[in-house]
Amino acid sequence: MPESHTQPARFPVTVDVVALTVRNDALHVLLITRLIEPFRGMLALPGGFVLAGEDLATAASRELAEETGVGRVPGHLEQLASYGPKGRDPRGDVLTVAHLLLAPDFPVLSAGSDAEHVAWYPVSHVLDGELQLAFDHERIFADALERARSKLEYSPLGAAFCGEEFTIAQLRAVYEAVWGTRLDPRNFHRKATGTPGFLEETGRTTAGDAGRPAALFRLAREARMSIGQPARAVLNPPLMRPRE
Amino acid sequence: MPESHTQPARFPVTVDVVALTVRNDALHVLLITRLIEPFRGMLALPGGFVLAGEDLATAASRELAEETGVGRVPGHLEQLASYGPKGRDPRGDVLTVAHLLLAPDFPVLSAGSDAEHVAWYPVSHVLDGELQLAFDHERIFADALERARSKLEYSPLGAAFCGEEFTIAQLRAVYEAVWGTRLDPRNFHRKATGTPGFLEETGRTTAGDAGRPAALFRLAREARMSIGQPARAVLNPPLMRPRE
DNA sequence: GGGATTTATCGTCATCTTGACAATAAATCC
DNA sequence: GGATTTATTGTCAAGATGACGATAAATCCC
Repeated sequence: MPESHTQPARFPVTVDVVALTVRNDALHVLLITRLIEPFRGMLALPGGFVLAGEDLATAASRELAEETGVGRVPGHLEQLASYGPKGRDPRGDVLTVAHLLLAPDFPVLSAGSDAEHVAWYPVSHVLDGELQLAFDHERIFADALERARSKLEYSPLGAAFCGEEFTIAQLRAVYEAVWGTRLDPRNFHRKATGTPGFLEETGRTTAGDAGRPAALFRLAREARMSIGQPARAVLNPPLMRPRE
Repeated sequence: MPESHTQPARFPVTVDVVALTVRNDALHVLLITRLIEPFRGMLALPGGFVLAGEDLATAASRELAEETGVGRVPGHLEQLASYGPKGRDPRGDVLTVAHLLLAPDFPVLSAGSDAEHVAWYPVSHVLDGELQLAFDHERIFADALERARSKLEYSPLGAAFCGEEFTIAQLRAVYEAVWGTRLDPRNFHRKATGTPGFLEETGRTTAGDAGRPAALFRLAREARMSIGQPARAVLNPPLMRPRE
């Protein structure tokens, strides 16, 4: 971090969060409706300024909590990438550090501190252009989606979309929603249960649904530990891979 | 990017670069010796402040060029992650966006604009604690190394360490240096030449070295295109994987 | 000059993984 | 109480991988 001879500039820094969840078998992203200029009335990623004395992860979860009205945001939050500062905000150079949240479906309260409307939207509507995002958020969203898709291959993070306990079928639904593919239930079952250190049987089963009851699993200790660690394929061979 | 009610803070933003290369079969990292406080006399990653109106990638390659005295820095530069701004610089909150450079061995001129001493150091000396780095640069370095290692598995980026043309053995030496493993030459050859869209024969061969002359290859067009794109294992099945 | 040495390249084979899909198990639905 | 639905276990062929033998084509060394 050597000094340049030129005057160092100071930039406003924001965090933006691409929060993803799976709702009735479709991937959804959390978006707010902007109430102020610029891009007033448009959809955007939740986020906001990093405050003095605050860290990036802190700022991201604080903003997320504020804007969703949720006490503690569930799921797995990780940094995605930084964008800018040049030419991405009409008001001036702003650096943003984008984050990715993979979370179980949780209800959002539209009474955030900024009184912006917050809601889950199907990612398909963003991808096909039906929904347009402010700033460079469409690019950030695309990068986040790509990251989420590749994360599922080599990390146990698919389970971040599920609750504490889940069935193999629920887990498979996550993979199918994120990847947009169909997976063979039998091969998926073999791989999920056959991967050492991934799943742990709870001993309990579902009841009340149609069909044979399914065994309930939770993430094994090893898998919980490995979350947050960077995943090398060698150490964590592919958990699963999309077809086609 | 909605506004928070609190006063948005402005931060100095720096870029730091973890530049890696392979020199006589060992992985090396580019480090500078700091001539000013804080951490005067210590080793650190090259980098510097992002200037007004500048983008992150621009700032990173500018700083790298300035500090190495090289006109155009060779190799592949990509963003790694951001750190801070809290408590990583004794002078105050500074956000840094770390970058990763994978480059063929190139000579560095120690007459950079900041007159800091720049040189390649074996990464092993950093890993075993023989060399200590200023700020949080050791953590950034560790993250960069991990990223580089995983990049080799699913992208053609190993070739970024080689020149325009290279032999399979040179490419293998890269993988061995980065992963710190030994790879079977025969299986490596099979995999490297057998992966569609990876290598392209130039038709020419080496001469003068000991042993049978080796065929010279270059990256295939598809592989060059895919650099910079995020790599999904499915789309790009593992090029290679470490043993053990 | 010519065998020893070195490095590159091609093959072989057993093992593991994967994809396709049959068959059985255990619940609900009607 | 059988039809239906979903979960789970197996089977099998094809492809990928790791270990390693054998050959090719240079230089090295005396």
